Amino acid sequence: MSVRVRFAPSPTGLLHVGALRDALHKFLLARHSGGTNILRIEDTDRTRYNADSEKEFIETLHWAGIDFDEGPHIGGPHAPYRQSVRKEKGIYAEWIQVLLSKGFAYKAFDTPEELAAMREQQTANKVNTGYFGGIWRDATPSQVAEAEAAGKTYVIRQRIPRDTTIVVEDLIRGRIEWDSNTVDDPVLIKTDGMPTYHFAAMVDDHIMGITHIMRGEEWISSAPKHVCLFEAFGWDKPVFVHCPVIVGNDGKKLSKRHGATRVLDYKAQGYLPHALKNFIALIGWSPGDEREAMTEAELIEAFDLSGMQPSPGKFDIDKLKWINGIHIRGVSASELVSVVLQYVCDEYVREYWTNFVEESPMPGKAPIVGTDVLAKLDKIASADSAYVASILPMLQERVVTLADFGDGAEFFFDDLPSMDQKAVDKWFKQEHVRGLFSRLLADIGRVPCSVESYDALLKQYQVDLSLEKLGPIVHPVRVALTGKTAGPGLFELMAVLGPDRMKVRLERALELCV
RNA sequence: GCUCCGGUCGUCUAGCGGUUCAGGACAUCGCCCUCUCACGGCGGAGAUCGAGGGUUCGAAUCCCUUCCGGAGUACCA
Repeated sequence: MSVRVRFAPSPTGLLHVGALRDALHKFLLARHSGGTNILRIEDTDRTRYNADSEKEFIETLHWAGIDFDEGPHIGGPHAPYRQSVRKEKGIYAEWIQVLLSKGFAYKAFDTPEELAAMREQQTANKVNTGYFGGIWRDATPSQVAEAEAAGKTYVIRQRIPRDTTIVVEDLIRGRIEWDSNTVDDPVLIKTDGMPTYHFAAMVDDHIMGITHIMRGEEWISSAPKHVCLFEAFGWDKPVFVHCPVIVGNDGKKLSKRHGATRVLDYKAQGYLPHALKNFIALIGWSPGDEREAMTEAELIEAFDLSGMQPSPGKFDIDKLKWINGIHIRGVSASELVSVVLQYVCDEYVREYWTNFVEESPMPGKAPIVGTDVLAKLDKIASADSAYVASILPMLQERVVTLADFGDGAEFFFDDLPSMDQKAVDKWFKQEHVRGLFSRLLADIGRVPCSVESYDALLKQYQVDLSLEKLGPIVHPVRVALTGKTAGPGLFELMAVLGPDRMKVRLERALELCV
């Protein structure tokens, strides 16, 4: 039987990394096995539904390259894929009727106040809280008829069998058992007629032929209810896969104080979608061998549920940075420019940096201002594309995120880049430097503009000055040309800069040598 | 409180009764490469496998107990 899995978000907020991981697992499993990846919108909670949120989900998933074979946006054999629409079609009403008639569900007329009082009572007596029957589980038909006639509102609850053991076979954790007397009767249909997750998701999973119910481990305690539902209907049970969650450094659920949780913020910070996926896949899963950085195809090929870990994993930003660097280095020279340009021009990336301000990790140092980051990035976007194409590859192996290209490339675009004063103090005061600069100034016009010729030229200076090392030549020139002490290879950078740009900078440097 | 789940270097993990006084990766430290910074290469430090008992010739791996962490305990998902 072919694998069918579904990503079923409830559009109530931003798409964070935990949800992306959920979507990724299903995407990977479906693609690995040649199965079907389904998108289903679970919008049964009308009080929390948020249309912007749905837009956020679609945009994020699209960026991440996680696609679907069936869903509200593309249709499919089990349309509609939106639970609010399915409810209107009467799908849940039809199936709850089956349960009611078989005696696996019942109407309960308790008011919210009565339920609150019951819970209070249970807490005081230190017993399980929850609805284990109340007066309605075993009410007579005439009591129910009377309440209905009186116009009382009701919910429909699932009748969990008593005095038995409920077993959930979980693919990752194995057999999990519950004493059915510890499982309360969940609401299946709310007063407003909408189904709850417990009901809608299971009914849809069955109808849509879902083979693997993959979800976060926070669902484990509800799993016995779901198993009972399948048994009440007499349906074949899918495979339950309760995946470990991603937690913060303190072992608690990931939240804002652990850093960015919104997936789009990782996009804005300059992480490649595949790098994020590669990294997230590695939390709680391993291919079984020692591979870590993998291409998309390798990841799909390697993904297997047997490699899933039962324990929660922490989000280690350093490892994400490492893996992002690897994937940036893997971008071909022909694609690099468009990858960076697309990043710089992206609407959300710009919005993110425009509003970004963060205290510097070093006390006393200036805060990191997003608009500065953006300004540097914009220099790339507005420069001549051939020039940019010659610059970017030099930076490729020195960069961690796409945002770093802005800082790394800045000196190429400024006629007079800002100078690192400490570097000036260190190098420009040396005796040979003034002569070095004027000689270079004279030579750059007559020597070919190429890596080889500049290499030969500066090495000739070294010989002429009888210097033991190349450093005293290279370092001052680098500072004169770039304002910095670190960066791409000097000869390469000179060849890209060309004689005209170098001339202006060397003249300025000469003035600084006093 | 009750019910479940989890527990191998700081972090992500390999490990499925012996070939492991535990392998890889990130981070960290050192060396090499070298015009700098990176990249890359090599090496070091870092886990008595949460703890205590068993079972066994032999346990991180099986059993029991215990501790710690987490989740659920909604007419939210």
